[in-house]
Amino acid sequence: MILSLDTETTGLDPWHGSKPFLVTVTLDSGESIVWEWDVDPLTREPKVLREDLLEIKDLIDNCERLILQNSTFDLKMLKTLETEDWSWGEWPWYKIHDTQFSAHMIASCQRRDLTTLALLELGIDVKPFEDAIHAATDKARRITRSKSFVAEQGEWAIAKAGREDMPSAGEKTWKADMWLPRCLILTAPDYVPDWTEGQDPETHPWATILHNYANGDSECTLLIHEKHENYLKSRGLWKIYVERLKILPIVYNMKETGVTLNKTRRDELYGEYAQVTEEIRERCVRIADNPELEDLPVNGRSNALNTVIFDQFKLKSPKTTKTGNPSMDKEVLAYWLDQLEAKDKRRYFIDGLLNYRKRKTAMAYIDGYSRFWNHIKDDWYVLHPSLHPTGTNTLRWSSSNPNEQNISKKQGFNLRYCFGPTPGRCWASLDYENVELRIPAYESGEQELIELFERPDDPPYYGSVHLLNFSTVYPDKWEEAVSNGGYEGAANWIKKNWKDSWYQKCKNGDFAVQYGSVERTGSQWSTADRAFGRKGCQALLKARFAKQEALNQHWIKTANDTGYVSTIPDIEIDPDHGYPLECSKTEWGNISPTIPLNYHVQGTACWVIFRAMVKVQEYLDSINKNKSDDLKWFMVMQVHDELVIDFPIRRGYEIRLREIKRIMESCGDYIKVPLKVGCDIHENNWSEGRGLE
DNA sequence: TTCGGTAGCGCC
DNA sequence: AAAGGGCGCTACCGAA
Repeated sequence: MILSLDTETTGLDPWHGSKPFLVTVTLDSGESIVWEWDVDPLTREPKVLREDLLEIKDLIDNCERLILQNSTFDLKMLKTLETEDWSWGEWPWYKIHDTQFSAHMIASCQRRDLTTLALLELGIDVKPFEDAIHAATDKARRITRSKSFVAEQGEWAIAKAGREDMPSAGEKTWKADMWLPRCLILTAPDYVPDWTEGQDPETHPWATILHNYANGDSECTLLIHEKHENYLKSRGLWKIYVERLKILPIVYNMKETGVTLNKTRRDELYGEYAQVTEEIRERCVRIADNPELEDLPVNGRSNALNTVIFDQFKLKSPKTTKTGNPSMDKEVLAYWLDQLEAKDKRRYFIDGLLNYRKRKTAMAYIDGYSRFWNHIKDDWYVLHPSLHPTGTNTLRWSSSNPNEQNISKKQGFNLRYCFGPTPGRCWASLDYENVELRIPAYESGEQELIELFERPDDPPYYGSVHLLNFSTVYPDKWEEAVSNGGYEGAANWIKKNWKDSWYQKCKNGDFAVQYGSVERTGSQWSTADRAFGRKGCQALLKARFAKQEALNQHWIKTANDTGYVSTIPDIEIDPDHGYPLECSKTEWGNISPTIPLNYHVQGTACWVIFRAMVKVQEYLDSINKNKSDDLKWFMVMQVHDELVIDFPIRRGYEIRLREIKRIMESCGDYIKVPLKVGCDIHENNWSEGRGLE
């Protein structure tokens, strides 16, 4: 028996009280079942019946295959229904399938929500149902908020931003209240406009509106899965899909374990930023002396700020925003700082704005952390960010509520200081060094780069791609450095004398190239050349690394012919196929030449870390066997090319870290690219560490 | 009140 | 035609 399952929930925050109030399954026999539980409007608690759970568990236990859409979400939601004396048991990962994973393999740029998939794969348009529920829910929400209703029924626990039990509430808040129409018609039918006196509330459309719609969700999931399976098998991609599913239990457990942070350190940073920003705000408002500007916008723009900067200060932006408006981002502010006289009051204002924004951004992030955290003990808290392995066009994951992938490590704003191991434990972060540079270098056989990676201790570049590029794009500067510092000392001389000037420019240019800057001819500057601070730099790089450029052209051609690129095939999984990545299109319908190599490399790098995570988890499982939680090793974060491990401090832990490092490096073998992994140990917090010897 | 667009900024 | 890849979050603004 094949089974698909879907839930409707009272929110997106299973760690803060959101629970399923409706479960629907569809069997491959065609039969569908819906269980809907009434929700207490004062507490948002669904009144779940044990006998229903037993029925659902029985189906899950006895099916051969369990199909879900975004499986780790639904499974975690079901898990919240466990009680002290009842549990689902271990989830049967070996039989779980996920339509988001198959959808990503088929068309990684397409939306993967159920509505889109149903329309695309089945031609079923569920939008009208959704709209009907949206309308009913909104109406019901409005009714329960009305003064007369509150006076009679009390304040119902409607979803809204600011509620502690639903920190993610905001934009699509109504979705968390889909239980409401039924609840309202059953509890207080006389408030529902089209209900007539004496009518059985169960016969009103609101009583069954969700029931009817939810039913379709599990039906669609089952049919979509069938279609996807046929498609992937016909393309010879099934093996890769099945391999990818191995990440599901890992994602589930990472979300469950979460990331720990310390309130004292959080308060320390926040207090400091709050004080400084207040001082800056007062000063800037005073300098501007414009009745329109009463406050500084946190980021982005306000009309008042536009007036002050452009009309009053008469500043001209050297750069435009995406839509062609004059830009006012940090680069532009830095440019104005450079242009204006030291004593110009406008300069004080710009300087203030720059510093204000940095701190306000940090404060906004910190606010998010404390909104989502759960208390552990003392001043320790834990976050459970939502992780989405299919959240991007490539194989990168996305992370949200809150995002754990953009935690600042900037000097002076290092929010990683808040994060770290709880007492008695330790963190290690292991990252693939230069992985997105190594992949194209080895794949294309770019000898000079390969030698650089193979002999990281040799002069004159000492393994640094930036320095090798430096010698290419600024030959004159390089010569100057060699004549001053010698062949062996040029690298140090550059870092000592040009750290913030030419060396920094070179690094900026390198990243622009790595992220796909396109060489320009004529009077145009390429993005990379602008970053390098000189015209023609990118052309010099291209000439020196011709094989990589050939690789670039190969993937551009492939993308233009097929719409896809693929990752380097994994010789252990399928030597004939890589993971297919659909290339995004511009608004004119073509594939920008910046895309293909980027997707290929980014995707391959993430394929490697995915393989590594599976292997590392197997190793951790062997360590953790029969251990209590406080003695276990956990994988707690993945930041694209970096893994963070949270483990107990016990003698000899370095040996295990070295083994994890070895496992991660060994995954380069599958794509025939030798990889190096660095390991930092964080005994106190994520911002301070020492290298593993 | 809600919602989408815009801008800006953090990470790799 | 024109090209710096991939994300998520917050604030601001103006239209529905």
